[in-house]
Formats: sequence, structure tokens, C-alpha cells
Amino acid sequence: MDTTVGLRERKKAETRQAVHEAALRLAVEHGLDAVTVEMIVDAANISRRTFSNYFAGKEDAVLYGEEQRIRRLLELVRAQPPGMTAWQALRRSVEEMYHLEGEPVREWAVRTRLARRHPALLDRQLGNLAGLERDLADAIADRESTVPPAVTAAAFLVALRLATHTWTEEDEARTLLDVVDETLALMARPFT
Amino acid sequence: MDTTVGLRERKKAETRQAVHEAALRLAVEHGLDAVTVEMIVDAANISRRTFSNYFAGKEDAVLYGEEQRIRRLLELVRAQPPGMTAWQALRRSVEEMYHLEGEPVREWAVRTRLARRHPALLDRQLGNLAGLERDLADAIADRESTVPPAVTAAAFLVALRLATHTWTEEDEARTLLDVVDETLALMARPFT
DNA sequence: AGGCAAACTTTCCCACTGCGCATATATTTG
DNA sequence: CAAATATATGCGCAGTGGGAAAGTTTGCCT
Repeated sequence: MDTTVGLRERKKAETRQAVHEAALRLAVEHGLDAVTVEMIVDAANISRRTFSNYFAGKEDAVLYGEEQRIRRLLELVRAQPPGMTAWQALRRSVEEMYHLEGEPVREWAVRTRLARRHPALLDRQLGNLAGLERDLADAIADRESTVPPAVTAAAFLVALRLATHTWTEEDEARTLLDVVDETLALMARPFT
Repeated sequence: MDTTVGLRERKKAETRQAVHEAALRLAVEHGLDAVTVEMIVDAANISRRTFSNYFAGKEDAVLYGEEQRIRRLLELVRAQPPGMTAWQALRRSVEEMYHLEGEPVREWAVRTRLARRHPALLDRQLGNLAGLERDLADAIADRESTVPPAVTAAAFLVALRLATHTWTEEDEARTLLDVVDETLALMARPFT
């Protein structure tokens, strides 16, 4: 391992983050379609072309935070002790995620609400989730489970998505974790 | 009700279908990104501007068939006799869909494979599914079920998606309906 | 330090897309 | 059959994506 992150990479990450934040702020403020790339690059002090070096479009810039979260969750799952079943590893990872992130969860809700208003964003978000589903399935492939990894991963993510939805709708009366638990329990019930 | 569909509307639908087919064919042939709108309109014998009157972009043109399928499935669900539980109505509708469509299922697999190669397409496809999920939840809201409609709809669509995936991967050894059945059964199993 | 190579950013530049507007053409209705 | 209505087309503009080349910053080696 190399603790030297390197100045170059640090600056790059910094820029990316700055662009992302500018994009998100502007999108929340004016609505996504009213935001042009020029506004973003202007707010982030980079050239129009450089933007394209970092993101393929405004949507990607706005959703960059989401991707980071996804990567983190994935690593948490991979880091779970091998004794756990697939399902346990997933559940535990969300808990850790929840405690790790702490308050930013609220800002995450903002992004979710924003996405609901803009189909293009929603689509890309779902695409990201699909990618996560694949990676999650791989990550839990070696663990004990009553069903194939792909099914486990899919069911888990659906529960997570539904839970987030109802959570944002009921104005955070309960904690997100509680809603997730309940939804997971519902998913496990047989359908007839 | 007005049995007169009107010549105008018929021609319109015809044009839309023609554009769709041209787009799909070209996309499969050259890959989506290598296809420009001009190629499509050229193949469909309409003007560049007219294309925009029908579709917002090439992706929409390619996925038009999918949207049609979605609408049809939705109507099938709505048409199920009221006695059925939510789950039964859904299952029955897929069966009917399967028998109704007959062979085109194969051409549907083509679209699926195509989508897998082009993230933009996949995203939009997932977006369409999300829309269907909402509509399905509404459509089964009044039926008997052990879980909320949203959960039922989500679980059902996930099963459908997973089943289609494995089905296209195993080269259609079994019938799609069988794979769906199996996946639905797996989904119903408890996770621990 | 000094200097070189690789990586990154910027400036031009052009093709593609989405869409508004005015106009021409076709369909329906009374 | 003529007026009302809806659709198709051509033109043009703003926004986007991405290639090429020149300038700048960073990493590394002597």
C-alpha cells in the first residue's frame, strides 16, 4: 500500500468534488434543465472542455456523490467477516454506512427528491443501482445463502430503494434504518 | 367510444412504428452511438424535423417497442377479474402476455442484449420499468395482498427482470415463463 | 537545482442534437 | 366545399460532446 496519495491526484479529486458540488447546488437552485454546463464551469472556475474531462454530462456531475456512496457501501460489504451469510453481510453494511455517514443522509434525501423531478437523473440513478447490483452479487457470491447471489442482491436493493422512498415521503418520522428493516421483512414474506 | 380510429391517427402510428423499426435495426447493425438521427430519418423517409415530432431522441425511438409492451402488460393487469389477489393477477398477466405475443419474444431478447451494451439505453429502460412499477402498484392497489402494493409490484418486476436476464444468458433452453416461475419462487423464500 | 516526460488544462473547432418559429400540406368537421 | 384543425417540413439557434494542438503543472531522476 502507498499512503502517498500524490499531489496531482489530490488536486484532481478536489476539482471533481468542487464541480460536483457546484452542479448539485445549481441544479437544486434552478432545476436541472435550466442549468447549462457553462454555468457549472463558471461556478467551479474551470474551462468548458475540462468539464468534459471529468464528467460526461451534467447528470453525471450531479450524481457523483451517489457514486461515491455506492463505492463505499461496496467496500463495506467486501470487508465484512467471512462467517456472515450474504444477507447478514448486506444488512450489517447498511448499518455501518448509516453510522459512518451520520448526518449527510439528509443531503442525500435532497438528491433523491431532485432526481424524482428529473427523469434523466432518475434514469441514471437507476443505472448506477443496476451496476451496484452486479457488483454486490459478485461481492457476496462466496457467502452462504438460500438463494443465488443475484437474487439476494436484487431483493436487497429493491428493499433499500423502496425504504428510501417511503422514508422521504413520510418526512423522516422514523429513522431510515427502521424503515429499511421493515421493508426487508416485508420482502421476505411469501407472495400468493 | 369511437370505433373510427381516423385515418390520420393510423398513419401517425404507422410512421412512428416505421421510425422505431428503422432505429432499432440500425442500432443493432452499427451500434447505437454510430447511428445518427439523420441515418434513421433517411431510412424511414421522413425529414429530420419530423423525427423530433415523434421522439425526443434516438434512445426513445429504439425503446418505443418496449414502451408498447409495457402499456399492454399494464392493461392486461387492469383487465384481470377482481377476485384474484394482486400476485395472481400479475402472474396471470405475464402468462397472457406470453401467449399473446408468441414469437416476438425473440426480438425482445435482441433489444435486451442491445441495451446491455449501451448504458444510455439501459438507463432509459430501467426508467421505463420504474414507471411501470408505479403504475402497476396503482393497478393492484385494490386487490388482496399480504404486503403493500408497492412492494408487490417491485418484487414482481425484479423477478421478471432477473428471469429475463438468466433466460437470455442460458440461450433459451427453458421457456421464459418457466424461468419466471422459478425466480418468483426464489424471491418468496425468506432471507437470513 | 535542473531538466525531461507524462499528465492535466486550456483554447479552437466542428458535428450532432433538441427545439422554436413560420410555412405548406393534409384531414376532419359543419 | 370551405373553414377549422392538425401534421409535416425547412430554417436557424443554443447547448452539448469530443478531437487536435499548444501551454501548464506535476512526478521523477540525475
